[in-house]
Amino acid sequence: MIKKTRSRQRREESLSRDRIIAASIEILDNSGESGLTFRALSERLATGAGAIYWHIENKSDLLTAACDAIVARTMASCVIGATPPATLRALALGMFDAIDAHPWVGSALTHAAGQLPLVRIVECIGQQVRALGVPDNAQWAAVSTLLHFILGVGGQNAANTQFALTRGIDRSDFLEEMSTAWSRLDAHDYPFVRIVAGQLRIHDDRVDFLAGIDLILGGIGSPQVADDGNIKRVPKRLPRTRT
Amino acid sequence: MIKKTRSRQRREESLSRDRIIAASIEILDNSGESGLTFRALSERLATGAGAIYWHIENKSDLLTAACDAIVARTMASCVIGATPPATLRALALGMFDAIDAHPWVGSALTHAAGQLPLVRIVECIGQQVRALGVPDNAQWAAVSTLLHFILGVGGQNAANTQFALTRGIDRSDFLEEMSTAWSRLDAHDYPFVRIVAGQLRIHDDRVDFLAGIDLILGGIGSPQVADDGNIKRVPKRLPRTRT
DNA sequence: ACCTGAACACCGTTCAAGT
DNA sequence: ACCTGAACACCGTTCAAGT
Repeated sequence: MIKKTRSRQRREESLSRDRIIAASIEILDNSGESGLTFRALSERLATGAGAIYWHIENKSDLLTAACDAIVARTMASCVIGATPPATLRALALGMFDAIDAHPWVGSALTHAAGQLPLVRIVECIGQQVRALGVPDNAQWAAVSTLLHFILGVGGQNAANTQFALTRGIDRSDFLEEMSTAWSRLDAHDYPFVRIVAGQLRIHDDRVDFLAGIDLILGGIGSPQVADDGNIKRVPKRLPRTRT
Repeated sequence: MIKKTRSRQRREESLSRDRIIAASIEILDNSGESGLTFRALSERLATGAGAIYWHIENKSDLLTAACDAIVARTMASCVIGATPPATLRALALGMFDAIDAHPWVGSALTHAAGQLPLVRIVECIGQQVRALGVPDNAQWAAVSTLLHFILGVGGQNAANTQFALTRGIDRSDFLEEMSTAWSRLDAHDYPFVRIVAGQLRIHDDRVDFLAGIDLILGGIGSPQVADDGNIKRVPKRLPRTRT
């Protein structure tokens, strides 16, 4: 999918898919998702808006490609843990930090269903889950749980920073506001949220994230317990088919 | 936030926030996210585009409100499990099915940072986690992990159905395509993804989802194990502060 | 107080025309 | 083969004007 022409001329001025993606990443980092428009992009690249369409399919393609560039980097730098659980933690933290640095990646991943960036992450997680010694028929459940948790956190973090950026305030200021809003909720209807609101003010997302990863890793290592306290097996056969 | 005027006149024709939200939900269900425009909405409501702005703040507000209507229903119908784990499963499955029926809810939740729909879910999960007997200082980690996993799955499911809808194909056809695409990947670079591609074809998202929930519930019930096999405690203090 | 609808600024995408 | 840039269809939002 990503084909690099090694023998490419080093003309700094010529347009190319890679240059377009690099410029897109800069814009996305500086101005957020709403900042990336074909007009802004073509201006930065000193070209016409239509020229970009010669190299990329459409905006969705562009976003996925930019996202993939970040994910590829992140995956490459994360395969150096001592043990499988350590590597999985490093991998997860790597994605967390990547989305923290590039919030738009969080939402891009949510819109890149089954595309290359997801495949990269699945592959990396999968290899470690195998190395962990998880039996074949339980591997996908483990991988998919880790993946979706990472994507869930990433999506929320992306939304938080994006929302804060839109309102022109700092991300931590936004979380502060959210915390006070939560603590003002009706005590009868939202007892738990009120309690947790105070903790939110002093918490670190990163620590919570790692705790979640460890929770899941712990679950992967333990047998699953059903309501009645008995060991439970997840049914292999489909209990019902949806359309 | 949602204030209902009990003594509201039963004039079927008059515009109101509730009617706008109901119409929005219909449009979103029928035509997907891209179908909801102020023009389509005002046409269905037989009014001017600007009239809608008298009742709602903007499109983001509208989307969150529509999402909240679905979430509120779902939470209300899910608090009837026998035991805390059973209730948590029912709650999670309820959200899964709600997003399955209304894919746009999945992405709306990702864009409703700290808003009412999220609060509802957090409260419901939180109460059950408390009932589960999880110690105070570990409750948020458990709740946040369950929440983000649910949001992660929801976001991906939403993206899958949305993507399939855009290309005019069935959701299962899309998963089929994805599976074959994955199985054609380079065997050296993507060994795990290739293996798992075959399983993807015959799997049921719903079963995988439940397996993930059970994995997390299992982790909540077990002590966490670090790389070296020792019991690990998640640090309470922030190891580093991010901006 | 509530609604109308034309107008505004902006967007992704296309395409005839250039080199 | 690659680029230009005007044009198109469409969007969310505003606002003077109506009732």
